[in-house]
Amino acid sequence: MAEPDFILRENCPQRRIHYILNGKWTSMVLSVLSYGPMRTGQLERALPGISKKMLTQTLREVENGGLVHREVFHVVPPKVEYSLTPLGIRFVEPLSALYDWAKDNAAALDELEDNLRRSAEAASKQGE
Amino acid sequence: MAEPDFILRENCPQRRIHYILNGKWTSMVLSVLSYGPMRTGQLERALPGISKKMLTQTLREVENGGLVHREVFHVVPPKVEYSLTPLGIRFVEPLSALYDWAKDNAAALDELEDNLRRSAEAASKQGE
DNA sequence: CGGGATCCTTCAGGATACTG
DNA sequence: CAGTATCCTGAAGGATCCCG
Repeated sequence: MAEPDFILRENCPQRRIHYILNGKWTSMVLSVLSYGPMRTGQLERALPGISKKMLTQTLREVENGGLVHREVFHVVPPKVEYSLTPLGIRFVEPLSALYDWAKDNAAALDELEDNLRRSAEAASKQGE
Repeated sequence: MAEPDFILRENCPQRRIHYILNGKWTSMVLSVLSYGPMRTGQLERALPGISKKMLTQTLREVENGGLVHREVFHVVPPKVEYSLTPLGIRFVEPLSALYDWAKDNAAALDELEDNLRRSAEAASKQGE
């Protein structure tokens, strides 16, 4: 008898895709790069709040994963440009879909956050 | 002059959607529930490796967010059933799309993981 | 300008044991 | 069967300083 197909086994694709969603910045870096090759500084400015450390760290990761290509120009001042590889482009597809949904459904996000806020208030009111 | 639209500001929808992606189990719980109402034990079995603690914790969160409805049946042994609310159903849409992509692109996931493995090996070879 | 190295804090999340 | 309460650890990620 076949197992129900809603079971999410340890190494199923649905779990594995979370790799790029886990890091706080990974998917956003990919998304930004989908607009075209970009220099480090541009990326930094495109992601307000990111620290230098996290930026380079995530860039190394996606580079190691073969999702992003890093090109160094030996000039002064130094110039480095990042761009999506073909593999990276494939991964951006579902991310863009997700982000497009988010943009189109900001109201749903509001509702979710309102609910959470209310339940948090209710919980703290108990403690008094 | 308008700013480039690849900038991901602190409270843009693209960042806010990460709320449901951040938790290790949140999106998977929602995905499983998209197959229909389910009891705690069923959910537990649908997500091999999840601990009781994380299961209930995640369920409380999505319940507080208004994404999931919790129904208690006062019988012995106790029976509790979880189901998606209309809001929850909206959030499952993009998740399902993401998961469908993952299932259809397992090869890309393999490639990504191979790349990461190789670069990790190369790095450790340096250290010897 | 781009990036490596360190230190430090936080907290998600797992293990375990107990209750009704 | 469903849920709560502790305890504890790893690892993510931020701040900071230094280098070519």
